[in-house]
Amino acid sequence: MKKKVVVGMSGGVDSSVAAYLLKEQGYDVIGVTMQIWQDEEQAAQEENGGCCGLSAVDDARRVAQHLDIPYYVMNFKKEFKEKVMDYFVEEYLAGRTPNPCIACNRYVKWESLLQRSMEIGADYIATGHYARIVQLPNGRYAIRNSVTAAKDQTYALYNLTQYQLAHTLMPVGDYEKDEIRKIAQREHLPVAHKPDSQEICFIPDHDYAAFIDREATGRVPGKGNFVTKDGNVLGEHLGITHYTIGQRKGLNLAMGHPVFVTDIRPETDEVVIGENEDVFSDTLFCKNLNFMSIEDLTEPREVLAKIRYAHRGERCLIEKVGEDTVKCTFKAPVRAITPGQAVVFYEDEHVLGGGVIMRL
RNA sequence: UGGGCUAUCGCCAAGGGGUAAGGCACAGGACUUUGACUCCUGCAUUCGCUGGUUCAAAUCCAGCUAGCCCAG
Repeated sequence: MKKKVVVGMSGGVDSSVAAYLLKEQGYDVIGVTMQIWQDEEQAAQEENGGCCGLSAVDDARRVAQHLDIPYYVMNFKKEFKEKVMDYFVEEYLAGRTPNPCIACNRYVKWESLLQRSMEIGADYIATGHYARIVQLPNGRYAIRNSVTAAKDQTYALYNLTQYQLAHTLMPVGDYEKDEIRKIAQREHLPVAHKPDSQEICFIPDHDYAAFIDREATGRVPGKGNFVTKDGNVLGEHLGITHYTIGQRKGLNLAMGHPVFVTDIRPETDEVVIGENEDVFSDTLFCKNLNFMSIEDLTEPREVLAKIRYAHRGERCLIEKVGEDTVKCTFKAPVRAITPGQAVVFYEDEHVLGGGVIMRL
């Protein structure tokens, strides 16, 4: 009997081709679009539709018709609001810089979608991510780099559990990006020429601070001081939700040379300003750990670590220093270690695990 | 209300008769899960004001205005 797989269709090229590939591979494919954030009014205003907008539904439906597969829209607004949007806002209020895509992956795509898919009898869920899932000699599943190195999405997937990985397919990870486009064109998929999505899907205008103001009215920290590490006041800032570690632009500080945000102090509403070299550090601590290729970190080991989505990675020694805390010591200082962002450890070509960077 | 100094882009700052450097900031673009980093482009027909000298003045001269310093 054919294995049944639910493909999360965003309406984009990648997930559309994923659905096609799985059907070709002989799976019983069901297309599903997750309705996650858009209000009806907002949807009406929306133009290009990010990864998860409204036109998404129309596009995905057309692709499903084209492929002759069943198609459904599932409503995950509640889960998305709680696990992604609220988290996003709370993190900024606490002076951290969140990564909503990681939260969305773990809790919405892989927790809620997988659960509902299992309920309707699916064996797997599938997505259009540029990553591969491998089973290692030790029996554990791990995310492996896509063949499309430039489009690597493993960083945002480090948080998946063994159970989730065991029930997931990522057919797109075996191809180069341009191959995916070609397949889409060859198969005349209606979305073959759609641009790649980017940015945070639920803030189409990119105005994070305004979004936070709307979502957390009355709780948003107001203006505060820009200070040096020695405590000199350099000026006034717009509120800590406007800044992230390492930021240069938008500070409105004419010091004669570039200056950067080196720290954010939510308890005093201060944003600390320093030189470029002040942004580098060789140590971080992380929590909310998830191990992938190993069951636990029982002894120190050297790995490659990425501290942000576009980071190339730096060698470092990781060691457990608490029940849910890992210390990471880099071989060379890395730039802008940012609390709230994920640190993801790689060993060979796969994800060993990762965690969330803590404030020191 | 005696003496001296300074007034050039939002900030800092070159230029001292020949037709406005540069840095920062800012804006737009590329890139992008971070208004992140980085990169590209743009950004004073005008030099406190008013006159004067000169073929030519931000540059020289005079007066005015403002700020700073010293004397009171």
